[in-house]
Amino acid sequence: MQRKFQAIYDVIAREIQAAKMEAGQLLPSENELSERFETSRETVRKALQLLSQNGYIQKLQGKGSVVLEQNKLPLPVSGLTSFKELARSMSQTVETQVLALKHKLADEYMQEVLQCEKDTPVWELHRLRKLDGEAVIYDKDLLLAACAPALTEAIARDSIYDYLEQEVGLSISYARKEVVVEEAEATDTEVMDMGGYQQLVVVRSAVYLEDTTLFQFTESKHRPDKFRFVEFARRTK
Amino acid sequence: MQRKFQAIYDVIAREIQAAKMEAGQLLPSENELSERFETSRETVRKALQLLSQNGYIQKLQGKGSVVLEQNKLPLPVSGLTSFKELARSMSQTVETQVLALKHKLADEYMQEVLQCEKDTPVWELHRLRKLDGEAVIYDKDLLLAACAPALTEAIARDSIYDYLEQEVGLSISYARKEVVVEEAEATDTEVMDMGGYQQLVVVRSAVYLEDTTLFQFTESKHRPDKFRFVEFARRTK
DNA sequence: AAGCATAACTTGTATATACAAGTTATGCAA
DNA sequence: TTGCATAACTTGTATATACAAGTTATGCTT
Repeated sequence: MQRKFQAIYDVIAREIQAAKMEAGQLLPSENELSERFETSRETVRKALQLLSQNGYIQKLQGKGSVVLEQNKLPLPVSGLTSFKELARSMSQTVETQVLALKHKLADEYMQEVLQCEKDTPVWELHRLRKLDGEAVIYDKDLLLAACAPALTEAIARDSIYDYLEQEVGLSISYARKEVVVEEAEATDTEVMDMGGYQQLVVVRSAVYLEDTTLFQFTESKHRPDKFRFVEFARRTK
Repeated sequence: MQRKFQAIYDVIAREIQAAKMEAGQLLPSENELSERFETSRETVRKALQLLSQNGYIQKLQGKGSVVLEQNKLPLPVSGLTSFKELARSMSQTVETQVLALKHKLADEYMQEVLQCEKDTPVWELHRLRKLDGEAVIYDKDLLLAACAPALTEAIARDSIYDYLEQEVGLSISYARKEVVVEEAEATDTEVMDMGGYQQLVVVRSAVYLEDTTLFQFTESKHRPDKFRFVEFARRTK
């Protein structure tokens, strides 16, 4: 048996997104749902917990599960959404330009950020993201070559995550991110359309696989006026 | 019985933070833990799930739960951490100056951001945050007065959340946040030490109670060089 | 010695039961 | 009519059991 609670989550999440369930309404009770999906109450509860975590519902003891209003502008930098998904909901025309894709051996900087041995084979990937013709995002990736043997420019232009998860069979699991504002460097201003700005929003992230190996380090620089980060956060008591 | 799994979570989280458990090590198995804490395996699993969500451990089917490396610099804007907690780990000297605390009736702008009726009583609160003597954060809060009857300057200087949760008995539950970079306005440059910057990082957040009522809207403006946002994010498949 | 099946672990999922705790509507009593 | 106890719902927590699925070490077979 594989993930009945996941299937229930998908069904209800889809219904909420399709606005079949209006915001403010109560979901059917856990007992009713367990009958409808022909499963136990605990399995339904697992699905509801996921929905709650992702901001679809709010559970109220004694009352039920309230459907929350969905963000009109779902701009997800949160979670681990990739640029491909991000771009889709953001802009009219999107273009990715691969500036560099090189196989290298880890120098000191790469060693540190990827926490690997010296001379470990890595991919160095530089990409320029154009929204509506303007080069406003500059991504620099470092990836463990061992995890991504046959990386090509075509893949880098499309989606690395799709390739890794579907072709290579890797499971990306979690990431640590940092968002800061920094002065633009000469190399940035050479390739980006700066639009008069001197600073850039820099998102640095370390991405880990299921087995906790750090396999990717990304530095993503955004022109300030094109940067937006939205988040749904639950209070941890 | 109240939250045995929470107690187990607290114990293990504390152990990891105190570095009694080293990063990379395996936790005792779920069966061992359930014996140690004299409880069932399911209860242990709930505690481990929380630990996993919050970035303390990574679960590996067939192997066990690996302790993850804790962030050396745990700068939490993520979640719903309040400024008071944030400041503690960030800077040497921290000072909050209350610029304004007024009881008002909702105008059109307040109506919209708080999603309330016209003329609903609200608190308008302006605070200036000084780190090491520099005024680098400017917070503007709007709160439903019905939820915070006796707000005072002293409370605003200390912690509103402590007051609301401990005195009034409210339960803050979740929030939607947005982070963008905007041009500083005249009112900003008047009160803040801009340090030559023209832009500000603006964090807007809508905070909700357990019963899903929106009760607070905050606009927090940060001088770019003093802003940092870190996050632990799990991939949702 | 090398390779492979297997046993003995680990976590993941699904089920059933019991009771606690919070909400709401019912209906009786004053 | 008003007020209050209560019954009938809701979700929250804890327990026990069973089996699936992944990992690792053991030991036998070749």
